[in-house]
Amino acid sequence: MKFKAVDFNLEATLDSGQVFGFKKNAHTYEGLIRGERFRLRQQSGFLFAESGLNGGARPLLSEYFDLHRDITPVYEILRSDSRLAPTLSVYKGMRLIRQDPWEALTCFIISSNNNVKRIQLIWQNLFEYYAGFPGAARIAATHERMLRQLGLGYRAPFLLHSAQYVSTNPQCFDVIREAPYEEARARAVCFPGIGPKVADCVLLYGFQKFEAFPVDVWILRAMRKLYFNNRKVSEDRVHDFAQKRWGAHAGYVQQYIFHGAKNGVI
DNA sequence: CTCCAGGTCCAGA
DNA sequence: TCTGGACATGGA
Repeated sequence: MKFKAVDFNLEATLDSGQVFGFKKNAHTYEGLIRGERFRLRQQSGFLFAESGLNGGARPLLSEYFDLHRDITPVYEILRSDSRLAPTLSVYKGMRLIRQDPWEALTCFIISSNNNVKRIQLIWQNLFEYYAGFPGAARIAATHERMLRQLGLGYRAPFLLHSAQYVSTNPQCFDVIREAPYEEARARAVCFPGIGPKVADCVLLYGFQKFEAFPVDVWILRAMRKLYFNNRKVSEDRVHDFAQKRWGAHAGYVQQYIFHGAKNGVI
């Protein structure tokens, strides 16, 4: 099926390091969305989607890619700031993906001190070993050494213990979902292997807390250059700065800065 | 062979 | 509170 995806940029969305389970060849992406396998391609304003679904595909994609959201306020922020404007002209239509919270948590525990290539490799290893992306219960029932064999390295106990916590406290994600951003963040950093940066990724990608502003090395470098005259500043200060400056749109702004910084656009 | 990658944890000042 | 090192792994 195909439909006109208004104000949507598939490539920027899937190439901006939000998800790690998609495979790309040429301009076609193949991956799982809510457990369903999809082949996606965007051409001349149309989104082409092949899947086992028929009529159900469109609402599913709209939900997953956050297409119903009016992001013109984000555009206004980017347009009116000459430091960020280039990201808008290149990535306009980039969306924040609404990921499964547990998958986001898993992937971003794995992401720490790691590179994208290897994060994707580990994602594939997990997917193949468990015949599908493993939920918390599956991970919790695994021995640490198996996670190490799958490439998790020293992060194996982090993921294992987080999985044990989540599967023995099934309500904890609901608590985070209902909590305001600050409280949700405070709860998230209590998970083993989750610090301030990973917490913000999980809250942003898994729980749609759009105030979240993950400060990784790329964001730190870009923010220092753009707003702090290349002065040395802490992650906490940058985080605080972004919160005050962009408020409820900080998460979306972060995605444009991050993708732009990685690709030398800003 | 050494270095580094979407950080986090821990210990010591 | 803030800073420096260790940490598994595989690709460059």
